[in-house]
Amino acid sequence: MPATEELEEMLRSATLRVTRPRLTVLEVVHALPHADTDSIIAAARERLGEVSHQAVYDVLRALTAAGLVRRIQPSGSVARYESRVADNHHHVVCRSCGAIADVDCAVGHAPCLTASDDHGFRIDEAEVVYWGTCADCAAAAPA
Amino acid sequence: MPATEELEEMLRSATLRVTRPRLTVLEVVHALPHADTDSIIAAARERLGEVSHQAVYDVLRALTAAGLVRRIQPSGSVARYESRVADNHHHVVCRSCGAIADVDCAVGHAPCLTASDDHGFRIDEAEVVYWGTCADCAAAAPA
DNA sequence: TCGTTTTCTTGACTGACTCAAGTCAAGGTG
DNA sequence: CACCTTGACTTGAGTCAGTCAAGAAAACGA
Repeated sequence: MPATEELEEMLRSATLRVTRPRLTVLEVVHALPHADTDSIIAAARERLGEVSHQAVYDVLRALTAAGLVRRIQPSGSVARYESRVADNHHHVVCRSCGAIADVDCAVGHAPCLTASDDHGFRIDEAEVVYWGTCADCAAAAPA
Repeated sequence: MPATEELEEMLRSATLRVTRPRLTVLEVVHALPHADTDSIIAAARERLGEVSHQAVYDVLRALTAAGLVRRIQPSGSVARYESRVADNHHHVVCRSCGAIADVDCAVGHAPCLTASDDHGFRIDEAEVVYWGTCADCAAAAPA
């Protein structure tokens, strides 16, 4: 978890103005990996008092565009954000409760896989989502 | 593209009643791979006259649950459906126009990749989405 | 300190999808 | 073959994540 000064520096180096909502949202994304937008809004309000949901949406979009956070959205889930960027890691998602965990990429840089036939597409990233059942759900409902 | 009798047989073998909306939706999904729900509703109405959107949603869910069609939903896209099931193939998606093409899986059965660390999850499928630019968009906006 | 420009607030809106209640028809039963 | 049960379809309202737009506020360079 980077210090506030480091977060400020991240914003500045992306030529984004440093504002309390931005610092707070960036901090929240670092503190709560894979949080959905609602959780981020709630956590930001705990730290800031009132913040409009619109501001949080704008900030998340700006941070995503600047490459400071990454947006992920497995099928059937709302958008989630994480602070690990630039290491091309992947995710494992629980079909039952939606829990998400990180999985390191064996290759480490995108695209880590090559398609058997690219259909003329210029491919720049291979996104991998592992689907399964998390330990808790497996224990709660054994096969 | 299977004949109507084959489609009927697919429904029956999944213990689903054979109705005109179901046959039509199943036929549409075979005819228009990767179509979104709106296109499927429109195409079904062309063939049937009126069908409620609710019926189409219900049918798509029933067919998905029965394993006759597969629902895919890349980030930033609405739900799409395809008729290729059980061969564990993957997709390549254009970041610019959203076009989707099939990519055969080198392994052919799920899960075709193993995670470096499964965090206690019982993994049953590895979904791969290749992101890039399709030939048309690459030609329209050259780097 | 001032002015420009970006960001934030407020509030209305959109669109994909779901829920619920009632009607209808597929296909098994007698 | 007629009936009945159960699952499927219609209609219409509702939900929820996310977007749009206009004006107020604040960052930061000059």
